[in-house]
Amino acid sequence: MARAATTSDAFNAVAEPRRRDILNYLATREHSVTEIVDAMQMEQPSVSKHLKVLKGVGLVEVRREGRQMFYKVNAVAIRPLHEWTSTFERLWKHQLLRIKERAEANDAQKQ
Amino acid sequence: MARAATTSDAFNAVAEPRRRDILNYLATREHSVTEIVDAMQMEQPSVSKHLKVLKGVGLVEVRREGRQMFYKVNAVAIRPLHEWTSTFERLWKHQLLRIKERAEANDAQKQ
DNA sequence: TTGACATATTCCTATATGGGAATATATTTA
DNA sequence: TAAATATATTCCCATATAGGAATATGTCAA
Repeated sequence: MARAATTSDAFNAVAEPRRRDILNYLATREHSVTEIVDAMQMEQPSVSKHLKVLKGVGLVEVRREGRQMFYKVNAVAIRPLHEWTSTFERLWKHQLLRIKERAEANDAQKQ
Repeated sequence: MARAATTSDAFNAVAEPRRRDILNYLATREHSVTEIVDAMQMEQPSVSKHLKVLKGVGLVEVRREGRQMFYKVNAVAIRPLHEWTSTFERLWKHQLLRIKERAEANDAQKQ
């Protein structure tokens, strides 16, 4: 078996940095493909392909207006990633607290 | 160019479902490879390979004890994913609020 | 030292990728 | 209808998988 398809879920889709760039760009408001191409400095076919993947997992939605296609983020599709990472939030907070405590203990000793 | 390496960053590493399974399993406490193999019902070489990827991006840490290797989650490495997804939190909350409002307006009309 | 146990690595292969280049499709305008 | 604009698709290819099978490495115990 090879790697899971990029279109298999949101996790795989956002693994590609350029697709995260696109999602970041679309976070403020919808944009046409040409606008994305200009902003991302990517080839138009690449952008279209990335958008297809994002659309495949429901991370973006499209609207046609004449010959333009306007893409916007479908934020709820990002929620599963957020929820999964949240599982570990308690752990890293605890981890960071201990790092801080250790640093302070170090400082106190130097006084 | 092909897809970015699984070891290129945490995003790519956690795209694989089995690796998320392993991280979930390690969330409570550290475990030996054999324990992971038993719990995940995967072949030992597969587990070792997945652990290597996770270690490569700093998502797990290892400790040797005799012939056993104990792996544990390094939660702070998951933080970047959490932070990135948080960027969109405001958006999906807004989105869900509007869905709720629409549902309530619908209910009111039915009364 | 030898065998047993725990884990890691190597080799193999089918598969999907992302980018580049070229082209196709859809829509508007002249 | 033809040209122009906007976007999508196809073809090609180097590359990196994930799993299976076999084997190597490391550590302990007898």
